[in-house]
Amino acid sequence: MAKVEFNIACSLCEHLKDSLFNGLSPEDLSRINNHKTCVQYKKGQNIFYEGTRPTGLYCMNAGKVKVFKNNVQGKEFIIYIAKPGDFLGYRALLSEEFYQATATVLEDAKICFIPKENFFEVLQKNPTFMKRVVKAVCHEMGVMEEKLAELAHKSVRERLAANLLMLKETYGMEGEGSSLIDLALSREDLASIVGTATETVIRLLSDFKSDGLIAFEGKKIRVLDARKLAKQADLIVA
Amino acid sequence: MAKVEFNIACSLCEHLKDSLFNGLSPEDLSRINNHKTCVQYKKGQNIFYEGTRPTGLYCMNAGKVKVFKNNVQGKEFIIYIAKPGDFLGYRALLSEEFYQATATVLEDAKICFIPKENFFEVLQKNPTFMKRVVKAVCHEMGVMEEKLAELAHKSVRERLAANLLMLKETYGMEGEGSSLIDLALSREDLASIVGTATETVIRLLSDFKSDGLIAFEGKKIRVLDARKLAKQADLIVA
DNA sequence: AATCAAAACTGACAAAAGTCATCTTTTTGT
DNA sequence: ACAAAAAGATGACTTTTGTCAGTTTTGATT
Repeated sequence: MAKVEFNIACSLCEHLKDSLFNGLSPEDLSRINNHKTCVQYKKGQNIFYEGTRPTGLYCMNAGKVKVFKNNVQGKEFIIYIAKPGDFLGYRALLSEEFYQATATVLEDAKICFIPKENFFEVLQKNPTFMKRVVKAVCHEMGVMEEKLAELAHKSVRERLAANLLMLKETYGMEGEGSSLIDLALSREDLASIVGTATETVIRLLSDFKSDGLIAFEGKKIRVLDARKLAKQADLIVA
Repeated sequence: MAKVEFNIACSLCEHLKDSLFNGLSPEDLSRINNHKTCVQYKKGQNIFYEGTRPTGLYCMNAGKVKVFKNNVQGKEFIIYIAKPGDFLGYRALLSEEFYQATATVLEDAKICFIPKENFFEVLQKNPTFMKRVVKAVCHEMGVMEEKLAELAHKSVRERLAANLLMLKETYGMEGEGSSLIDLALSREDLASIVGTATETVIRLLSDFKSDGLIAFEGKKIRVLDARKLAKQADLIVA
């Protein structure tokens, strides 16, 4: 599959307002804009690979990307799912290490690449931007601490419920008393998010469905009863 | 227990070389030094609490501190163990959030407190320092990603072995063909690091002891055969 | 429309790990 | 030095979850 280029000015990007680039001066933004390369990726294509050296920053314009690690037996663990407006691969770039994870397209995506020189240039000349990046990174770290504790002490059922709620928060399209998770995840991917076996996810999902907590719509999941799901996740006691 | 103050000039601190403050200009270092308050803590005392607002940065001069989260049932998960030279509580400070974890002294400690105004002042005036902090934070994030994947897909036995090796790397005092983990951890704390029940840790440790991988020395653990431990951790195949 | 492959699902079973109860040893405070 | 409390250890049992083997359904391709 050949890579297809496209181009959208950063200043006109509809996701600028959700991005860390929001608030950048016109000069800084055009410095980013003038050096970026934008590429369309198909589902299944890889953006970067574990073990390789970052050469710049990816910024999502459209689609969904999973960032995951493979263990020795080849099992995936999904660390993060990136959506439009998100940065991709900034951790390894900023820590000056190799990528520790692989990024693969879940839903056809448009992603811009900013060479590290230009990104670092803006970062260094602009303390406000730097501060915003630090704040975002540290917030992300807090999210991961939360996940760690969850993984350590919650059952698979609780974790699945919690992750469905989290996905609802991030990718939910609100309907009447219910919310569709706008993300076509395979059972296998969902298992890789929760940290369990595919079969276990399948069984638990059909439990949740029987109990009227969720419904299936094509490849997507609709959350029917977020409150009961939260109980399953042991997030609320009542 | 009353807090006992002490004072050591940052410039003379034996751990400066291991700290992120290393490389700061004499003016910046004295700005930190002039505003810090240094306190001696006894084992069991708390440095900060989950849910409270950070007012500054803690910098370890002596002792060991565990940073942990409590789950609903009151079970601890230890995120990090801080040693001399380490910063404490920087994540919540930099993300401008409440503390998401509690810090408690494991071994009698001396800890300096730097008010956030002064820390931020130095951070903002000194891009090199800022960059070093960002690099460290992003590196830490990588460590946590590693832990997440480990927690998701490894057995308790593998995780215990991996954590013993990790503790050996950080707190190990090398002897002849063996290494003493210089950290007096209770079985319960070790369980909170690995993310399992205390009884399970006790059983596995005595397995490892029977197999000659480790030995007990008072409250501490000596790693006798790191290679075999690494096999148990599934880190090496052979 | 037929064919193939991948994904989803189901059941049976085994292994891993948690829980609870109890006992022993060590540590701590008076 | 002693009592009380905490930590460590062990056994029995249950629950959870993973694995494996097989079937059904779905989706893509020719």
